[in-house]
Amino acid sequence: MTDRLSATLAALADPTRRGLLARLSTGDATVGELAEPFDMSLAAVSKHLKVLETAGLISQGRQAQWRPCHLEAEPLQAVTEWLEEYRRFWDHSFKGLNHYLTTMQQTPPPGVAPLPPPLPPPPPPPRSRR
Amino acid sequence: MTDRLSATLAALADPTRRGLLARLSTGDATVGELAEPFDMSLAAVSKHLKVLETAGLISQGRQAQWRPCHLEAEPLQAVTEWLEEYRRFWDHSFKGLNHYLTTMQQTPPPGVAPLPPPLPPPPPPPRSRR
DNA sequence: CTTGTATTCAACCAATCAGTTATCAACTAT
DNA sequence: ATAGTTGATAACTGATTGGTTGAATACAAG
Repeated sequence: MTDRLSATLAALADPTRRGLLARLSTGDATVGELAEPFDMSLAAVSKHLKVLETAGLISQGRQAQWRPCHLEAEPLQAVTEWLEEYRRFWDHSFKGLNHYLTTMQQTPPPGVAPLPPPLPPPPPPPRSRR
Repeated sequence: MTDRLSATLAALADPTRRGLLARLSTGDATVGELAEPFDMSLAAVSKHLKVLETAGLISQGRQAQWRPCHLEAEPLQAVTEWLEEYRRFWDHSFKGLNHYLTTMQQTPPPGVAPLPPPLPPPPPPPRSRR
């Protein structure tokens, strides 16, 4: 899970952490404030925040013994951009529809593949054996 | 991780699985075809595919001994919709900007929070002690 | 300097994950 | 029936995760 996108998605794949982000979307907050609605120890929330910070989804400042957290949306934008490559699969009124219909033929779409470079001409599920 | 959105995001938080989706975005493929570019056992890929299927991101058909996989984009759309709530944090030309500036004051934005209902009036990081 | 408050760190634990190999199941072809 | 091929399943393993408690750190106020 070394890449940035994976780190972001993994960080988001937890309801507690998404809850923290939701709270932060209303404004900065301290760790204690963030932890208050959750039924878990403060240390647990602190660890969740660290995950979010390592993913670049939040930043933490300093103000005496408080560490106000701030939402950083850039990784979310990256996720959105990645998803955009798949938009055509559900959005029939996709703005670039014509463009993709005429060009997507040779562009093997999204590029988040880790090592699938030598994609052989995908023969449709074979029909007869041998 | 019981909720659907978490399952989707967790499934996406792996480069191998995103690679599989990327391949499937070019058209349906069998398990063997999907596994070919990856440097891991077929069983491992099969397990990744099961994760994707449980997340609703793919479906698997039947054709003799082959199980052609098909991309199902609906969960991706759900992720996009969730992300849309945060768009205003990076997109300054957000179309609904005015709307949100005048209404977002009382709407505590995104709703993926798991249990943060009784959000107390977040006092800004306190200044003096006691 | 001591106390109180906010937060992190360390050690631990159970559960889950990502991979392996080996076996099983389904199907085709001979 | 037998053999070959595609794929899933089972059992195992080491690493990671999400939580705990308890000690440590950082700071402000007396």
